[in-house]
Amino acid sequence: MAKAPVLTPQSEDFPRWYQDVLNKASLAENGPVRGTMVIRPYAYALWERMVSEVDARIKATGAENAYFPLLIPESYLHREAEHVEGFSPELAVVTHAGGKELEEPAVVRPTSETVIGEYMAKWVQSYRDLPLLLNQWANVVRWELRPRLFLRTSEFLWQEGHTAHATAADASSYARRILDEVYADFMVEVLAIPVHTGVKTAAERFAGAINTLACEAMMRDGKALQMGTSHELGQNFARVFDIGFSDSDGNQQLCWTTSWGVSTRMMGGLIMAHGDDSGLRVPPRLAEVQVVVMVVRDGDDGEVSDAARVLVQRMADLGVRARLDDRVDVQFGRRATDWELKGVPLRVELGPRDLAESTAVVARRDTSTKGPVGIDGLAASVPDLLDEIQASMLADATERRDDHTFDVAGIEEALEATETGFARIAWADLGVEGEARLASDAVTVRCLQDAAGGVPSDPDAPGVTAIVARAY
RNA sequence: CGGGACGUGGCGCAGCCUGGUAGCGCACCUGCUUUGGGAGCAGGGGGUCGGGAGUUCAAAUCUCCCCGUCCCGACCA
Repeated sequence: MAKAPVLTPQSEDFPRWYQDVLNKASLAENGPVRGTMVIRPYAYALWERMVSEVDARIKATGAENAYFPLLIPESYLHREAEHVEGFSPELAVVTHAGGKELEEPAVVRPTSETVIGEYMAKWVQSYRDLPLLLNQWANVVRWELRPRLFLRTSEFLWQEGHTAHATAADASSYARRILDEVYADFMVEVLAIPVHTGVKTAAERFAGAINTLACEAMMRDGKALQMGTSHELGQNFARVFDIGFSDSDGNQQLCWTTSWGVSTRMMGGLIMAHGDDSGLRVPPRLAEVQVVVMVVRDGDDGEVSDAARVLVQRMADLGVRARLDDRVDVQFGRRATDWELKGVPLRVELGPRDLAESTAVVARRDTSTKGPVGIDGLAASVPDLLDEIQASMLADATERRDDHTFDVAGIEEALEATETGFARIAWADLGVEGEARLASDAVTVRCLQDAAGGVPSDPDAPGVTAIVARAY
């Protein structure tokens, strides 16, 4: 029997669809204070998986985790002119505590360059102390005018890396390494989301940075989402926080610093890059639940449940994150729909009829296809099948993005192309004036790329392309 | 913060124009029948109608102010 769609179709109203997914899949809701967010268990489990994957990659680059305070003396923010200017509109400031007014107000960190800079200055004395590679997992607060769950909330969770280096070249290559080996690798390999890596224009640069690198992804509505950034801060922060060292010749020198981060915004990216009209689609490598084994219904002796349990155990033995769903008191259709909403990559349906034929029905979430499979070899085939789903999701997302990317020659064409996707235009043709012109129509330069599609060494060199789009 | 739309049980809505102090669908609870794609029947619980002030014998309904949500702009991970 035909049922009303569970979610507002994407084609009808994408923002509404997004809201529906958050609600129906029990992912997140608004907190009581405007702009704040409650992350529900299933979504938080996905975030924890992101954290562990990203954290491992960060550590592989040599950085170590530390923790710095939530509250920062307001004066710290004022030391770097562009930095304050960039952040002051969105600062939350604590002026009273312990029942009285504070001598110096404390800002709730919007990012931690300033406190960390203060401590780096203490810890770095010699070139032997460099590079100093720090990272922290924390919450930050940036008061937002237009909050949207996961994409733009006043408080969000993230990782912020802060490093100090002896030379500009070392800082630059490290910032680049984070972008490629940590962020892009994670997004492509785990999230199955293709990203453009490139450099930001001066207009889009981080407050206080000399260079900002970014990973940009396309959502299913053709809009862009910045999924991660890595900044070269030059000596701006080193200068104001006095992060210096003695080089091997005994000369006093100033450090070169970087900072880089990814946040809970990636959850929004995951939802909007892969989700379809049936709900979320989670790539297997990220999925907290990779396979759900559903007992369709059970016989009197419980043999279907027993067989399902055996399947789950076999999969678990192979390292698959498998879960049993034996809530036979809940309608099958309801449970199936619910797992689809939650985007579990693979569903195995087992009922008396299957068991009698020694088969089970295997349903793929990514392709919405299903069919019977012999029960004996099933568990053993799952790891490969999950790999196939992972690859297929990335291929799909890449194809979708490329189909919605257009090479254009002028502003008018760019505006038209960005109605449905990305436009690529020669940076030399667009220029700062063109960028401003596009901005008046809410279209921005997402990043600049060299001819090979990589981060350009010189943004103003010939052959550099601007990827422009509407963005979240 | 500028423009637009909207706030009515958990969610989605009707009622408002033409004031008479709430109703529908889903969800929830109980029972029975069901269970291979969001079940059926019967019974039941839950709402100071976003908040405040005003008009009135009487306000979800009319007036004013505030708050919030969503969309479109200015800013950002």
